[in-house]
Amino acid sequence: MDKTAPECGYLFVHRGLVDKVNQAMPSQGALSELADLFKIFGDATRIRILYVLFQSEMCVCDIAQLLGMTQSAISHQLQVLKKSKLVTYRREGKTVFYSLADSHVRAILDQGVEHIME
Amino acid sequence: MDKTAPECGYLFVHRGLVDKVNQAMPSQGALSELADLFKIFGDATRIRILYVLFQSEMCVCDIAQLLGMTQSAISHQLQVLKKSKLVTYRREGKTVFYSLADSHVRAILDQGVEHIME
DNA sequence: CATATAATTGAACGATAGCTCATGTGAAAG
DNA sequence: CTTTCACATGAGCTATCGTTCAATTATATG
Repeated sequence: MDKTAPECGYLFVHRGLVDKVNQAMPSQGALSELADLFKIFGDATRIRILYVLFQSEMCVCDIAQLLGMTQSAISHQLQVLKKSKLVTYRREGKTVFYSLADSHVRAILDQGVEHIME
Repeated sequence: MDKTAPECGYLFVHRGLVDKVNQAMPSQGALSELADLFKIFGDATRIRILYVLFQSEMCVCDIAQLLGMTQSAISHQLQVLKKSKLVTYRREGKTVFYSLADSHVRAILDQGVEHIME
């Protein structure tokens, strides 16, 4: 992290800029959390799961069926989504129903869609 | 993609739901683009670069110095950001200045920050 | 108890990502 | 033309990711 970087001679001209950057920059921990959050959205399967849950809570088996994937694959991804607090679950007998846990999910995805649409 | 998924017997009860899901679901291509976009934000180094560029356009060397990383590492990431149209560049002699190319970048990151703050 | 069903979990495997290091490129100066 | 500086690029290495497969847990039922 502290590799000796070269000096091209531009930065030192604007001393105030360095302070401004450091002030605006999120903390190490926040940056890590931010990256981890966006990593969650960086997979088409997880995005599809979220779009399914936009419509209704649903059990693992039904999500798998809807997306044409194995229960195992979906379950693994649901654990990822659960660990990052984006979904919750509720047990009913043998069945486990998953649903969205965070209202920001929609907003984040919508921003992404807006960008894609150009 | 078309693995035989089991039937737990919930989904068939709500035939209309399947249609609603399929209607709301982005196309294959859009999903792929969406995932690729969020993948860009799924790395702390790239997020830091973007936060730097929020303050000002900047040359590769200065970004490297500010973030305490090698020119090569930064250049590689800038190519990623450039390929996804999130940054642009302008050449001035030997120096190349990078700057933000898309106003959505801020909005997307802000949504992420909002989620992190809980 | 044994069996069946829904879901979870862990190991393994191929694919991808980010960094380093060495090399190549493009522009300015001698 | 040669050198120098800022940057780009490609190969290689390690780490991480997403899926599959097999085994396990949890709940319900006979």
